[in-house]
Amino acid sequence: MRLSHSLIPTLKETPAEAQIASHRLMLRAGLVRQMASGIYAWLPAGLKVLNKIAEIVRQEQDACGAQEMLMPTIQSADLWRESGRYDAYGKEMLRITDRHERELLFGPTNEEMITAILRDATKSYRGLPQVVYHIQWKFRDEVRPRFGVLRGREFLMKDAYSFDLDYEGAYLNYRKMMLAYMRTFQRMGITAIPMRADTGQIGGDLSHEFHILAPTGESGVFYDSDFESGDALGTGYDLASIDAFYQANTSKYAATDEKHDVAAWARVPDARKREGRGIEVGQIFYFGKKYSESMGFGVVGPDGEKLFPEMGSYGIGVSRLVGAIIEAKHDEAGIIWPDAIAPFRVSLLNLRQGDASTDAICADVENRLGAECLYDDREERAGAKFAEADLMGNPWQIIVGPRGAANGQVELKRRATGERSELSLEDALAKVINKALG
RNA sequence: CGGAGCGUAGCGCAGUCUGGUAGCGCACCAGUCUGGGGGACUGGGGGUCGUGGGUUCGAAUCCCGCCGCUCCGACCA
Repeated sequence: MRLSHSLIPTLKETPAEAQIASHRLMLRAGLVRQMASGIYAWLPAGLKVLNKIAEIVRQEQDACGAQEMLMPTIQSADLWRESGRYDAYGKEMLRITDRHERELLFGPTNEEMITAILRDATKSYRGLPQVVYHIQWKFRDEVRPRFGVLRGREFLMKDAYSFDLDYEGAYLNYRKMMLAYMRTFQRMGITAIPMRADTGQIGGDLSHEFHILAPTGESGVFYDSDFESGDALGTGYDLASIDAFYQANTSKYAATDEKHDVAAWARVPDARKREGRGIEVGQIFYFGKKYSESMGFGVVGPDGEKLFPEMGSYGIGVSRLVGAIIEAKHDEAGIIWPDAIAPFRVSLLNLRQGDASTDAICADVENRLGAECLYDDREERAGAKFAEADLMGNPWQIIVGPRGAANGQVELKRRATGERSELSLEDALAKVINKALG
């Protein structure tokens, strides 16, 4: 893609409303624009990141056995009256009335809807277990939206729901989902820590939140430094691996300030105690029969008795992750995208636009890298191109200037480390492509 | 929902107190020079000053209503 013809409106100055780094950088790098309080338009580069994150989430959900589906954004109020949450949810729920005076709402979550769907489709214990998920826009009418996409009103969320015949099954799915989440976050190049958490509106008694460490996080967190190594992932989804994984991740101390247990914390060796701030990017819940019973979803059991499924729900804030990752991965110059989710793998800088040799080399690179290459072909000076490339944060920069071009060299820069090297075009491309695959 | 602010060009702001017909920097357009970390010069385009009403000979400026946005707190994927 050529920068001169792209809708990537970067800003040299920071809009006044942006208070934290990720919000400033998302606006400055041309990823999003605010359309109303807590509501954002995703511009091309921002959408690429959002889609890459969603795709990793999707692959890991599929890998743990969840089935993708898609539920609507608009729901009927009646559904929520069944569970009793229509009144309980309060003003955070955006309520809508249609032309026939029917009461609707813009879904803040989907427990009721998925329970109704399963209730209709599943009559026998033989139809369970089921785990389904979708990636869909949600709306919660926050009192005070802030921090850009970190606390927007409209947000993209992956939410999964599990239905099991008994506690053992539900507990297994809970642990599987925790493993899937840890793998998901690791693939995005970030360390997320599972922490014991409150269940809030959803209800239930077993829950973990996943927090990315960042100084600007909204939650205070306490954790064992063993989590920092970030590789307690286990190997697969067989029972032994899941057990080992869950054991490893829940035996060490990690809690948000709401759930902080001073006595347990005291038992952590001082050298391993870490206190910091975290951004919540996911949460998993086991809540038993809360919805299956209230909404009358029972299946016929092996002996003809009626069984109410044990449920769990599992969320990942997909749009929030974009901001959260920037919050964890940036410097004074701009964003530092992890390889797996960068809008482009490579920023290609032509330092002398209009020079026959640099133009030819850049055209070649552009052809060979295809969609993963953002070619800065503008009539700008070198300094401006460097500054914008650093701001946008693509992991590699291939810098083509007249000096190097004269003796067959380009410069390759790694955004994360600032490391640069002069090498042949072939070597540079090989490095970029191999690294990206690895 | 309690408290505090802000709305003037795409972005950042001045002008409002003390009313006199809108300005600066960046960005944008044309050109010249320049050419490896947001360069310089010359010339240019762009604003019913959030909105409705009121006061006044005259309102960005004073008064009232409304809308939008932000910050602190309580709340939250």
